Amino acid sequence: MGREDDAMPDIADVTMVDVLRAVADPIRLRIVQTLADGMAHGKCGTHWDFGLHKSTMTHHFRILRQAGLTRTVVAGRTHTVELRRDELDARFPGLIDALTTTTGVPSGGTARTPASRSGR
Amino acid sequence: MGREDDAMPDIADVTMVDVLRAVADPIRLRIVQTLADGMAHGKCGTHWDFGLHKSTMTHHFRILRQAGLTRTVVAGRTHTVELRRDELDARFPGLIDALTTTTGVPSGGTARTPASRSGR
DNA sequence: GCGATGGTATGACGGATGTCCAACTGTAGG
DNA sequence: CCTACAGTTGGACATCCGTCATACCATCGC
Repeated sequence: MGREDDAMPDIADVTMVDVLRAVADPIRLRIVQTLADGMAHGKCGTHWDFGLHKSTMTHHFRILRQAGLTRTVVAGRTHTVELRRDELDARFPGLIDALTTTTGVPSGGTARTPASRSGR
Repeated sequence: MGREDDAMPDIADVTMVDVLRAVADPIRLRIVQTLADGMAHGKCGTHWDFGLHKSTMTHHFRILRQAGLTRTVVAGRTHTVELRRDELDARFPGLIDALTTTTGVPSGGTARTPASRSGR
């Protein structure tokens, strides 16, 4: 079954809602924030230790790719992922910046008790 | 009964994922973009003509309020909604700006909806 | 060739989400 | 007082989403 969905979409076909939906998940937001350093990161579970299954990570990476956020490069048996920064910045100015600005997370330190509000 | 969830949350308790999830919907994104003019808008279906039921609009407005994005003011028999711009800008610098920046929508963009509900 | 490793495909499952409908509350007007 | 209007509430329903588990494919090293 030809999986055409698998291909990385043209940035012009990506809507803001597509991007927001992809990023509206704790795991995927973290991935994007990490990827924002501009470097390529492997998909290996070693670097992405979320305590999730391999297949679940594959799922998240696919969502990000289909939403036009990332680009996957296959190098032998290992795959690497990187943000489509330039295209994204051109299409949605300031979005990636806003997403990766850590100012929005005061709980970065131990200032506030994290487990207080039991995320729905 | 007294749904505590109904109250507008303290901006410090709002996470970026909360905001993104609220905004990762075509209807709610449009609402936020419209609200971004800084003025208060009524909840009346007259101005928000999405072809949705009243109760569905109530649902979306509640999501936005619970996510800390909006503030609701009751004036007699009509309710008005406004963006919590200042607080949002302080907590998530550049986010609202990025969300409301229209890139000119090159190809297709929002034209992708044939008015079908199609979505969940 | 063969086993180990990195990643994908497929299917199942519980929970969340968007939508509608009908009934309800409360305010404004005559 | 009684009707019209603005919105909310609660339930029903179909779909979607995140997670896991197992099986599968491709590449590297020997």
